[in-house]
Amino acid sequence: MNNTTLKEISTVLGLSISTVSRALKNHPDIAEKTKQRVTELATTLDYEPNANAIQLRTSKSNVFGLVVPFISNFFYHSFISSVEEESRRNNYSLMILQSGDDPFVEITNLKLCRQNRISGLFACISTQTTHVEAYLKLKELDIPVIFFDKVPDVGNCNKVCVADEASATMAATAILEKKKKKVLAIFGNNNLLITRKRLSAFTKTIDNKINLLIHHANNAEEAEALTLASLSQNPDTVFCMSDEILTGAMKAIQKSALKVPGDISVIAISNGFIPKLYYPEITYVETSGYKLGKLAFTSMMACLAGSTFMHELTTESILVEGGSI
Amino acid sequence: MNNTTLKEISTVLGLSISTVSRALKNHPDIAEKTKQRVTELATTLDYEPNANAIQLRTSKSNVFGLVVPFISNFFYHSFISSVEEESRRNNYSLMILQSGDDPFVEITNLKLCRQNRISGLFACISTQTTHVEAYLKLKELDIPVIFFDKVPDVGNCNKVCVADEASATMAATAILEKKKKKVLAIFGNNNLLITRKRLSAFTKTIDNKINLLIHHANNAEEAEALTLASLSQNPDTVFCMSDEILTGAMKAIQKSALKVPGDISVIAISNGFIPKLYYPEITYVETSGYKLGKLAFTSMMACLAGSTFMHELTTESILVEGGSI
DNA sequence: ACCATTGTCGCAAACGTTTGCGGCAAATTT
DNA sequence: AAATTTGCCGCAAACGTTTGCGACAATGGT
Repeated sequence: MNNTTLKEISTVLGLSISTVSRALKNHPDIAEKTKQRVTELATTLDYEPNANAIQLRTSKSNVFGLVVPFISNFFYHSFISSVEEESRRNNYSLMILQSGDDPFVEITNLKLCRQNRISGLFACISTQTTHVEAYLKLKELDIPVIFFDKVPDVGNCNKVCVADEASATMAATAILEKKKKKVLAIFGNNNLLITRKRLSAFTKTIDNKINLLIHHANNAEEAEALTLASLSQNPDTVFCMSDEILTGAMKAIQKSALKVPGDISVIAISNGFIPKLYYPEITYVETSGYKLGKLAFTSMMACLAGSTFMHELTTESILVEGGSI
Repeated sequence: MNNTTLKEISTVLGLSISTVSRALKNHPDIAEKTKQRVTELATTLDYEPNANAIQLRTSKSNVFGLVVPFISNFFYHSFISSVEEESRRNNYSLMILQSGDDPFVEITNLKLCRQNRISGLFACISTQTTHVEAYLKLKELDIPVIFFDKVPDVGNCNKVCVADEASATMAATAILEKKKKKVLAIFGNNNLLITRKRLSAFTKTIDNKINLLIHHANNAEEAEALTLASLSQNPDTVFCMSDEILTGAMKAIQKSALKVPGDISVIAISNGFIPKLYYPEITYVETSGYKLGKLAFTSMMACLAGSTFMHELTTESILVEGGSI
């Protein structure tokens, strides 16, 4: 069976297509009785407008694109969930694409977005993205692009980020206040801007006041091995830059049968899900993907409303006490 | 700036629109030289076909819908990720909608799918879905619907599921083989088919051979409280029907400072992510969202290829030893 | 020299909407 | 009674494609 069209409704009712169209949109030109007849038949026939035809006619697609390296990630999860929620509420659909951190796939995904004539794009670039041009092309076409989390290192773009420096500073401050003496600090890949930001703010706050062991890990396994190896130096605290690192570190701590916070303290920067899996819950500085999603969305709506002002926004972070320090 | 169209290319080259269209699709009617000129100009002009116009003309949208209660969920994550991967590989896009377990939103999402004239739908129904009619309407429109995970309790639909009975049986068997004597078994909401399936298979396999404490929990907090309360009865093993329940149970075990598996054994049915967070890693029966996604996709492609045969498929489960039992 | 074939290309309709404009009858004002 | 306004509706073009069909020239075969 085929979908009902305006034409079908119009022929059944002996009206013109335009009258039916206007009746369904409650246009003042149409008589009340006619509107009633039309809407009635439309519902019994289960009429649903063809979004493609509408976009073709109006060149308004009401679809947002969202490109991201991986969907399966604690942080992106909540971000996506948040954006999806807002989109639906504002009558937009979401097209979600993942690149798998492959620049070639990333390009393909952008093509797909363009082919679907998206109204706007939320983008988190892959680790090795050098080709920002494909994104800039969208801007040429007057399609707003909101970069989030991992943003390109060039100016003149809209960016929303979690407060990297502030978060790291907050964690470092908490460590100092607790009078810790020797901290094992594990950071991520140093190629990422996010890592460098957090690292510099963290070390700057610690400021050589206490002993600092700094390491970099690319994934949970590396973080676990690293923690295990460093435990011989008897740090009294472990700081983890991210959730993934935290899972690795905790694995090592459990393996070594150390008590938290008795034997060793733990503090992390996190989205909030992982820290609550342990007992005692891990104290963490929250960088909420959910909040970031909301921020990105309002930023997008501002662009669509005509704001050409480029902005860089950050969400506020808060310290969530869990009892691990 | 506007997007390039076939018409623009055609006027620049002094050709007709149809010739340009055919040239870009490598139609045999068109001379090689012409094809070259066209493709060349198309790339310099960054031509991207308008997907909406194509859908309108061909009534083929190449977009799949995917509706799910929540995106932020261990299991759905990997499922979505898997489907997205396959979709892209086969030149389809994915429209992902979440219902928040709200039947009203669920209906709205289905409307959205219909408006976008999706080629097929992957659906996981919300907990209280009673209105399967909206889904059946899609079938009337010859749009294939593949239900996954939480499937409706009616026949004549395509369903792909993890092997609920087999998984529960496998876990129960493992418990029996380890000569355990007293098992605390925590299941989810009994309204869900998935719960009832797992529960009946589990109890059937245990078959009163050993002591069984059965409880139901709707979320992690309930699971934690429940475990904490039941510990006084000294079970030697905890079985968790799902990841969410596992996180609650583990919280209680850590809180009680019990050693795994020395003081108490743990076994679960899981997607695999959560069990690996602990040390020792939790032994679990794997129900892979990734595999289920692949299965769902092949099922979808079969439908699109014309298969009208309704099927119920299940993925195989495997026991992953972790050292917690 | 003629006819048939082959190689290239354009015409025009169609997909389902939206919307400016104009038409016509009834109602209202002069 | 004539002129104007108002209420209601239809015509037709346009959005960007695809595709059956026909047109025309060049080529080949007799």
